[in-house]
Amino acid sequence: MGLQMDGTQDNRQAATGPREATKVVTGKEAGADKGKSGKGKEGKESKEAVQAITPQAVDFSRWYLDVIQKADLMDYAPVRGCIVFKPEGYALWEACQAGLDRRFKETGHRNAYFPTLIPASFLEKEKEHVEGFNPELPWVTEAGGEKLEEPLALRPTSETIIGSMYAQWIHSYRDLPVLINQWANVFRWEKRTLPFLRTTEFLWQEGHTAHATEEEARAETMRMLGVYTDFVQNDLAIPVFRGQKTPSEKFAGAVETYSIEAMMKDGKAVQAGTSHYLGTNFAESFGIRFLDQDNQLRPVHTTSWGASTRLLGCIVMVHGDDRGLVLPPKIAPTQVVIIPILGAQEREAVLNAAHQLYDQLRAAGVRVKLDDREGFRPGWKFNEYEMRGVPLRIEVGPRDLAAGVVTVGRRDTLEKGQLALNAVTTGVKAMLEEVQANLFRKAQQFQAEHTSDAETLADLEQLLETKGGFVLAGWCGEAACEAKVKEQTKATSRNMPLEIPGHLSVHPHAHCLVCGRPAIHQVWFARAY
RNA sequence: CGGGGUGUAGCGCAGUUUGGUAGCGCGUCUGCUUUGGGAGCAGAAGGUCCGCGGUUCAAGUCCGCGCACCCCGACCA
Repeated sequence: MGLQMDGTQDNRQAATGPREATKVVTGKEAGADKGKSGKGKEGKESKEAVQAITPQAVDFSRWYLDVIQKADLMDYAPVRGCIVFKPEGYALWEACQAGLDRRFKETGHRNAYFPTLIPASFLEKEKEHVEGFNPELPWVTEAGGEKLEEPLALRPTSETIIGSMYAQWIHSYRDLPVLINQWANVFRWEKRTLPFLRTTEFLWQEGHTAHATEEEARAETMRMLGVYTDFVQNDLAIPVFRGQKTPSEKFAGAVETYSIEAMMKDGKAVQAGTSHYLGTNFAESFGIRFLDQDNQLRPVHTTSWGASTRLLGCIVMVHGDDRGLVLPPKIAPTQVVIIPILGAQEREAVLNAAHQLYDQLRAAGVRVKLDDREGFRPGWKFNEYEMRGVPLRIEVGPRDLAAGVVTVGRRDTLEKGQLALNAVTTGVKAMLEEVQANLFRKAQQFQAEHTSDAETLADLEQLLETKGGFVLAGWCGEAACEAKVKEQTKATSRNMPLEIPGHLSVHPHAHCLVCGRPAIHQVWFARAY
């Protein structure tokens, strides 16, 4: 279909200006001579400094904070550790909800909603569970000016309250399985917060299922881990390592916890989704029993699984670059933005063509936006939509129309090319798929390049210093050895992988990296958010 | 929760050392000229100087106590 991409990047460099000039320029140096004479070169540089994003290489966490604010995803709320999801950011969450919810429904789950307030006595029923969550629980102790008889916690997760309800709902094997999910907000009073990745209140989904047998519950646990893997890799274009959490990292109250771990562009890990086999722990604590076919009363086996707005942080930190956000087409609220070039000539023709393209693409199911605002120059719009991560940009101007084409810019590669006017829809759809695939490929390549294996603690330390990322090593299973790794390297065990990447799987590590005794597990170690 | 830093117009920052009429750039508004990678000129508006308390004739500036954000550590989806 006549796609030609020619890297039109030369002028872009000039537009951005020297990288050095765009960084901090904290006025400490720049502001001093900003008097009335400070025009010309001074003025120009400061203008770019204001709008630029701190480059990743200069300060990754500054970059992250710049991007999420300049892409208009969030704002800080008046309460410490809390953020507002602005429409641009919330739209991303809605896209995650849509992708996940569809998969949950396809696997037989239904949505319900349980209360935010959880009686203190409920949390206390599962010993490990209370101990795990107590340090980060906010409490309601007073209402209407009177002290409550029993304090109510703002839920950090809902196993207990759901367990108490399941105990009332489940009596017979005929009532099983129960497959329920809820979309909710939860609270965890973390000491240190970071927008999207760790906030005091966050949004998530938590699935809670009850089954007649261990086998079935375990299958459910793995099936949902698969659902997360599918969604995160295919829709968010983020490659992940699946695996089982070590006992010290597992969910408080679970028998086994599984996770998918994603790698950010600074090499740090983020747990992008988690699935627990809870055994009969909550069933015993809450008395969730059913009469089985053999007329025996048995506890149910439960699972729970969750993914949160933390995913938004992953999207930003896996795909973003120095120009801002880069969104995978499948979840981009706007997939294509059309920017008409409105000069003095041919205004009518250009606008008509732009509107026609808009209608065409919309009819074809593409999430398209037409920005025909006057008073913003095309170049300004180019930069703006790149910062916001829109996957494709279509430029329509007099020159394009004369040639019977439109100019298309790709956010992921920053290349520009042409599409014939009569083939825009098919061309755009193909390109959206290419962008999606390319983002995954690039992330996968990055992941592979920052993945290694270590025989000893010294190896691990060395690798973390030099190339960062994930390091696979053997482990004897002793918590003390795991703790030693953390203490010495600041890297934590991420999970014990279900599958090991090709270039590392040649020789499973036979010995524990710390004590040298026989290894009974392979473990991913990484510094983590 | 400990150590360090920051808080002044929508945004980015000077001004705080040595107390004395609130500043600059970008953005915003108006007008004209512009429009293929963050346009130019002219004019204008815009401030509880994070909050509370104190010292002083006078506090953005000095003192005390809070709060928020950022960075670094101990705890975590």
